Amino acid sequence: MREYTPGKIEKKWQQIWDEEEPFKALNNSEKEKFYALVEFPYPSGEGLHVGHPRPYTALDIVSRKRRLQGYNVLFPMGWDAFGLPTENFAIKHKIHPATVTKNNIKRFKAQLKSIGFSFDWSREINTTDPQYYKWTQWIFLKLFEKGLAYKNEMPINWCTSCKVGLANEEVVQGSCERCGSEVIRKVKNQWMLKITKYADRLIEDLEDLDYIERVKAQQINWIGKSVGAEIDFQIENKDDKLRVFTTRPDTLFGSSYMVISAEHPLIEKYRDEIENLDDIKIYQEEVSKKSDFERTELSKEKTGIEIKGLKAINPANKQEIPIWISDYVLMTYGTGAIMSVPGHDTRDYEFAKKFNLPIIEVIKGGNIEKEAFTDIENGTIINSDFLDGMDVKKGQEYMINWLEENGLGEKKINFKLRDWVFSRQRYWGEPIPLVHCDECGWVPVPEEDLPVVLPEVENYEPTANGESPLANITQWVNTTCPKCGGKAKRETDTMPQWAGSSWYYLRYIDPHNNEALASDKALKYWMPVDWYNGGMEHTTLHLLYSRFWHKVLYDVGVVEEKEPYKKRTSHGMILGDNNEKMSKSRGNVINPDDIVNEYGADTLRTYEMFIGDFEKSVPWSENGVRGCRRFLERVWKLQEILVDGEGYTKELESSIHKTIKKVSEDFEHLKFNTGIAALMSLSNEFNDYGKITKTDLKTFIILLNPVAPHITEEMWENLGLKDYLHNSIWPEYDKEKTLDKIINIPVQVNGKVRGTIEVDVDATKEIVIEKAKEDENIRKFLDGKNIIKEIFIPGKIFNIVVK
RNA sequence: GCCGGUGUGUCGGAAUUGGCAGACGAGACAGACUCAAAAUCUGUUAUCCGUACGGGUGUGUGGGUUCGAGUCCCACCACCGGCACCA
Repeated sequence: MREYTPGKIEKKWQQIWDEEEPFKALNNSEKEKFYALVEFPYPSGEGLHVGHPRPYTALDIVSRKRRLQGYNVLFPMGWDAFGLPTENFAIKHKIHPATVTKNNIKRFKAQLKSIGFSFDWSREINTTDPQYYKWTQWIFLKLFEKGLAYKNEMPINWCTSCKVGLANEEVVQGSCERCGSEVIRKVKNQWMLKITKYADRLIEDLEDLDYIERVKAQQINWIGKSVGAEIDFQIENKDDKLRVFTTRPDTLFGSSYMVISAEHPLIEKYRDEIENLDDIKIYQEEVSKKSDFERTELSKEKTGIEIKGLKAINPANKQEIPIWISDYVLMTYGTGAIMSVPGHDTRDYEFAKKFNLPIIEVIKGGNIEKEAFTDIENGTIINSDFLDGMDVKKGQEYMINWLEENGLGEKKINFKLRDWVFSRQRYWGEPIPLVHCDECGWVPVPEEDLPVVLPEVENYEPTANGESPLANITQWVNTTCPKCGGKAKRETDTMPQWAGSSWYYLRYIDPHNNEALASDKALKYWMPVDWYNGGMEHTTLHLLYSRFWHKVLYDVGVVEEKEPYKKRTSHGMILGDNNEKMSKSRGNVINPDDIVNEYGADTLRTYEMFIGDFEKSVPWSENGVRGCRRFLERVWKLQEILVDGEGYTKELESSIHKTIKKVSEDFEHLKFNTGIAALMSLSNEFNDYGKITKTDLKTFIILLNPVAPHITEEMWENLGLKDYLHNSIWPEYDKEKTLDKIINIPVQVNGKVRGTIEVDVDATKEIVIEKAKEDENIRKFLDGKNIIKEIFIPGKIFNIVVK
């Protein structure tokens, strides 16, 4: 038998797969479909990282297994290629971003192919292809038609380094998610998408989905629904009312002052009545100088100032209360004003203590001398007239009713989620397909004129004044209004990186369709995605955005399913061997090419799946890689102990069936590590036994094939079997045969194992007792004691309780 | 502070969901082969007492339920991730 040479074998099979395309998914098939999806990469200049193959291998295993089980599997790949790094690279090296993208894709593709993924390459997509972004623009027009895209002058997050506006989701701790530079507030006229309109549905529809818990929790958290009431406080001697949002209407009687945000319009409106306007101006100035980051960071001490000359009336008890300004009240949430209940809110308590404001106890149960009592489960309402004696929940309902009946307020639900800032002042993105006409306003480019192709430019540099580089190309900008035919200008902002990836799973279904983003028939057959695996970092970005777009497409009637992804799982990160995140600066980056060259793709795949719990991050270990290579070498050597003739080995029958069961189940439940461990154990058993039949070896290599497709395909060929392994059938296990006939039952005395006895699997209690008492060591613990109880769990354990 | 998760040998990690804790792999140690090394093969490897048969202890900490707890309940500690003056 010749040596195991992955270098040769792997190239050979990759070439066969390239030529014969066995992993092509069919759009007209009688078979049951299975749509497996992994996040398509951003083709960066750095090439593939060892982190990429982890999720790809996982779903490749599932896909390969499902094909062997007779499914029509769609497992596609593509490129999320618009975005800043490419543009920056292009600027620096004076190469067109399209060229940079093309080169990077070429490299990525070669790397992915060298690992032997069973992607259907005939469906490869690229978000920067005009034939692709034609449909991204088409979807934008739908959003626009439905009033879900609007242009608004508003303060946005501005990255000082990228010179681009960012969505809230792209700001991490006051810094740019991408480059880490400071993010400041800048007022700009921006295209916005009304994701907030879908907030409720984005939470509610999570319920029926098979998403891992932490994904659901993070999305719910991010959307931040809170149920409460809006209440009007009359401003004394004025017509105006000051409206607040509260989640605790039950504590209204305890509200002893109000706080409004420093940007609240009330201040400007009543400037002439305010006695201390100068001091307030100074305070406002201080607040505006702080970045959002500082505002939250410097949260230790509360600051604020009372508005002298204005008072409000608490609508419950008609008390006159003061109005304060403080930066802990945000203009961007609720109504920008709160009723302060220091007795039962921690922040209000701090504020009241600092400025010596009255603290009224309205819920009994805590000690408000010491701290705010915020428990909503335990506590009884007091000092609140008609609410007295109720618990918090009942008080809330009662109060909302009372407010509504008296026209003082109403039930209200608020969300933390903000609308999606959708404009980017950059070149390398999808042009927003709108035209501005002085007569007609914003006019959509007619569908038949799509795509609006990104023009060639000399210079991609972002402009200092924050305008898109496209604005300088006058011949592109100046156009005619599709509506009135008059002079008009194109929108020069482009879409954010997240646009193309918000619907890509739909394009894979019918990637070459020119009439629609995908045909109805194909959509009906393939949707929804059965299993989508991706990074946790996309939970509140891509995953949320694409669910939103899908719901819009559902409302428009393009898709029939409310949700795009039936199941969502997430992989852990691969860390450097020093247990730190892999990065160039730490010098602990592993290049998958090196592993493929030195050990082979099958080893890389086996290792990445065997390395540990798929959902947890785990350090890289070169020794672990070697261990997996050793395993594959041993598998290869099984060919040396192959015996002639058909038939299986009776002695190992139960092990084989147990392994089929274990592997089949584990590969479906992200437990690749234990599935592979089971295969290792079985191969050890064959080795110990010293012989393997053709039938058994065939079963074994089919089970291993999804993990290590090249070596198993080669061994299949060596066995002289017909056709290819990838056209064979996944083995089924016989439940009867997974059960052992003779088993070892541990015998405990007072819960401690004192011996094991060998009995038939269906042995009765009596037989077990008798056998147990024959055991010398067990008897030692029984002698001179009274047996109080005997617990016998058939097939599991026998426990004798003595005294 | 809130939400989610995780704590098991030297390391990565197993444990049919309440039934022999440490599968599988790595590492280490010993042996075989070799002039030698690597590779390969064999054995040992939670810990303590014991030559051994065997026994004690042991799954972050403290308590509880149970014939029996890594697994269930209560309280706490540590770490990781997300959100955070969100009213």
